[in-house]
Amino acid sequence: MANAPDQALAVRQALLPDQGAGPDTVAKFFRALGDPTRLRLLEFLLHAEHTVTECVEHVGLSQGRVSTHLACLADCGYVAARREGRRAYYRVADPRVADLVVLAHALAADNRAALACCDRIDAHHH
Amino acid sequence: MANAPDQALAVRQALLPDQGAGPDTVAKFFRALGDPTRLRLLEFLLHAEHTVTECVEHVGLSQGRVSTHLACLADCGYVAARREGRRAYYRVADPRVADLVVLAHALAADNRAALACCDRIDAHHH
DNA sequence: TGCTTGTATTTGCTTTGGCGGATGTATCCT
DNA sequence: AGGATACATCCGCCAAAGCAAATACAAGCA
Repeated sequence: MANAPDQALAVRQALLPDQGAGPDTVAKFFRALGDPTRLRLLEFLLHAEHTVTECVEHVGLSQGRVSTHLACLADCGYVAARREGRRAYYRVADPRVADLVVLAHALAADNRAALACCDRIDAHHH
Repeated sequence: MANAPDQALAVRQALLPDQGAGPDTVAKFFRALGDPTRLRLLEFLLHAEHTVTECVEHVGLSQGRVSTHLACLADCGYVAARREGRRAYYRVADPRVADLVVLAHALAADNRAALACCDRIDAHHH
């Protein structure tokens, strides 16, 4: 990845006000992956394109919920839909999405013990 | 960054079951950055180390709330605290955190129009 | 024209989690 | 010691957002 000065520069440029996306927008972007169901769907789609029905079978939730989750991921730019007859095929929209997920997995794995104990943000308990 | 085959490999390795962090853990990790206040705090700390009081002044929320947010970021491995007398200095814990934030900013900026319209996940309006 | 299949949206309910304000705890100063 | 400062935690309150079930829409087939 980038060396130290390049990284500091990239941080400064990315966080410049009045350009790019503000904290509220980026937080919303992160929040889309903050739900276990949506993250599972995105990871499912990282391997291959899938229809809504296939996604429903994969995560085991109601069709309506899965459809909404996929629409949310699409709104946020993670995935894109391709219509063919009455089916909708969803796929990952940008190769950088894989980079983001892989990087987060690496960081989360290095800290999973502390993460598991953090009850300030608790996962849903279905 | 990585070329196509390397990326596909990295995705497969990162998402292998029974190793690394599961979807629930990674979702919790993302959820930590899904709040505008926490994201603003993290970006504040990307520039330099700061005390809790400095963070309170920066985001303009109650001291208790900011303290909890910082503790949450620390639990998730984004930041680390250094105690000195009665002050607590927080700093970013891992250089990869900057990569993650910069990457998310780039992706969010490229899709900010659609993101703004997505009312399936709406920011708090305090 | 119906009937079935595949998606999207609406409705009502419930939990997560952000917020301020109050309170606890530790450190420094006089 | 007593008071001030810096930080952490606790407690209600309430909006955001998850869920299933029902319904609406659209495309293919009889």
